Amino acid sequence: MIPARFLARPCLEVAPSLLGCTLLHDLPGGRRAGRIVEVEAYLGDGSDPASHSHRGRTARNGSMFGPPGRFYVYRSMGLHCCLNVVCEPEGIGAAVLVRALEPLRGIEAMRRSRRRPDRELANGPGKLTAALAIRLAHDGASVRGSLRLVAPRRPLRETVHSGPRIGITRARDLPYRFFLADNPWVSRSPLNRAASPVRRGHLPRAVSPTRAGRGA
DNA sequence: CCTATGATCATCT
DNA sequence: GATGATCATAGGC
Repeated sequence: MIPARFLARPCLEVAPSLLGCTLLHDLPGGRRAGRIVEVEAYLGDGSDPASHSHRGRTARNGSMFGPPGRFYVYRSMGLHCCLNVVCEPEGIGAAVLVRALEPLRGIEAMRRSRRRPDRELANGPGKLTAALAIRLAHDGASVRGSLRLVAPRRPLRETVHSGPRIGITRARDLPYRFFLADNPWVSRSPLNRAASPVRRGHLPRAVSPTRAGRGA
């Protein structure tokens, strides 16, 4: 399991450390589980205008400001649900968006929920919530409930890349998306090319869009 | 391979 | 009334 004190750390440290963790959901019909291969950090210190918490606490984002160790689930574009892991101490609106999973268990059930090729069962934030039957009702739930986070048994062997977050209009220069390099379950995006390796123990630096494009 | 667009609705201006 | 941490589909190269 994931201790709350592990999630109480800075969001930019928590986000890459969630890679390799297992997200599992026990349902009456059986267990569905996947390995986290892609995440995005959304900060709560006022420096991140793309974060839902940036303009203060509202009815929707209340879970972001709650204690670490819970989920923040919201409805995106009127259609889909997206799952976040709340981090940092209570009162700070920070969370990590889970963007893609490698399906591990309950794959037949995921196929019934998604009706797409296996490669597309969970390679997006709205796709993985459908695949694992995650609903808005999970907003504010503990990360140790029927839906829970499990730490990896062994340290990651893969290289972690960081780059621009996907689908946002503000703060496009902040490289707060983290994913496992060359992993086939990561969502497919042209922005993957703009990513670069993150050395263990090093946090990503903000890079202006013009310089990022030239690899300077 | 890539980019463009409609669906759909809670939230915020 | 406009916006948006998305998805599936359609069409161009």
